[in-house]
Amino acid sequence: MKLSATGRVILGMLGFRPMSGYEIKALVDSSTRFFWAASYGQIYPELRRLADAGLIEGEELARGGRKRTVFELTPAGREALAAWHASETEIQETRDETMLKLFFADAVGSDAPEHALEAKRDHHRGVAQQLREIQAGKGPETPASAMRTLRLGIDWNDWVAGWCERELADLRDRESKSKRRK
Amino acid sequence: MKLSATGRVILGMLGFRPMSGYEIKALVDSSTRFFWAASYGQIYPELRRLADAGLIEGEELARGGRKRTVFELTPAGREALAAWHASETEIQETRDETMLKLFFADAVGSDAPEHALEAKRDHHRGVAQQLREIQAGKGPETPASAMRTLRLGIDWNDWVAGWCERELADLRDRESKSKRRK
DNA sequence: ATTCTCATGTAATTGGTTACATGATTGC
DNA sequence: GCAATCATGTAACCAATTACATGAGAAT
Repeated sequence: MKLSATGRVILGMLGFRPMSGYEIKALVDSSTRFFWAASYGQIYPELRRLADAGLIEGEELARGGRKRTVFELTPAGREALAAWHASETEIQETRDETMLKLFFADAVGSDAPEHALEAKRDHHRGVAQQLREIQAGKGPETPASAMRTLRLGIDWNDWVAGWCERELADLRDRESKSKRRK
Repeated sequence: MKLSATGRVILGMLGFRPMSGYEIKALVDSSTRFFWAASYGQIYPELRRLADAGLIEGEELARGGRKRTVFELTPAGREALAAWHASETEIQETRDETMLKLFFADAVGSDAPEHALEAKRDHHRGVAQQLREIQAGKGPETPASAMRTLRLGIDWNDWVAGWCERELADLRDRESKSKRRK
C-alpha cells in the first residue's frame, strides 16, 4: 500500500493520537503547513480511502452535543506509518518565488539583485516571526520532534535572512568600491 | 495580466536571452529545478499562451538542419517580467518529506528521531554535492544572480546538514546521560 | 547502423485548491 | 440574539506530471 501525499500527513497525525478530520486540518495549519499543507478537499476523501484500506478506523464520538467521527490507526496503519518513515525520501517539491526572483535578478535590472535580496531577507524574517509566535503558543505536551521541527524552521529562516544580509553588505561594498574607482 | 507559475519561469529565462522551449526546459533542469520545476506538458502550452498574450514572440530559427522556434520577450513581456519581479511574493509551496518525517518521529518509535535526523542530514549532503557539481560546470558567462542562487543553495544545504549533525550529537549526548543515571 | 540529443507537442491522469453548502453548539 | 467555532462534506476548477507519439540530425 503506497501512501499518497495527504495520506502521509494524516497517518502521521493519527500516530500522535486519535483525531477527527477537523482536528487534523487544524493541527496541520498550526504546524506542518510550512512544509506540508493539506485542505479539507483532500483530507475528508483521503480519510475514507485510508479507512477502506484498513489503515485507520473511524468511531462516532460526540464532543459536547456535536457529533463527529474520530479516527485512529489500526495495527496495519501503524505498520504503514513506520514503513513509510523508514522508507527512502521521495517527495521534495518546492515552489519558492523568492529564489526565483533572486535567480532572475540580473535579467531584470541593475538594482533588481538588491531588491530581491532585501525582499527575501524580509520574507524570512516574517516567517521566523510567525514561527516564534507558534512556538510560544505550544504547550509542554507537544512532542519533542514537533518542537525540534519548529526550532529548525526558526533557525533556518534566521539563517537565510542572515545570508541575505551578508550578501547585501557584500554587494553594497563592491558597489561603493567600483564608484570610487571611477 | 497575471503570470501563471510556469509563465514566471519562462519569462525569466527569456529575460536572459531568446530560447526555444527545449532550451528552457534544459536550463530549468540544470538550475531552478531545485526550487521551481517545469515539465514539457506545461512549457509548450504556456509558450503559446504567452505568445497569444503578446508577452513573447516566436521565430522559426533552424539550428543546423533542425528546425525550432525561438522565443523572445516583447517590450510588453519585459515589462511584465519587471512588474512581477517587483511585486509581492505570493508563491511559497513546499512539500518536504524529510521535515514531515522529522515532525512525526516521536509518533513512530524511540529510534525514529535519530533515523530521521540522519536521513535528513544525508539528504542535504547529497543535494549540496549535486549543486557543487552543477557549480563546477557553469561557465564564466553565467549571470551573477544565478551563481548567487546556486551558492545559496549549497550554503543552505550545508547548513541544514550541520544543524542535523549538531542535533544528533545533542540527542546522543542526552541519551548516554540518561543511561548513566540508571 | 544505431544511439543520443534536439525538438515539439498532446492525452490521460492525478493531485490539489477554492468555494460552496449545511448545520449544530458554544460563548458572549 | 449573534458571532465564532466545531464539524463534514462535495463540485468546479486548475495545475502539473507522466507517458506517449513523432521525427530529424548528429555523433560514434
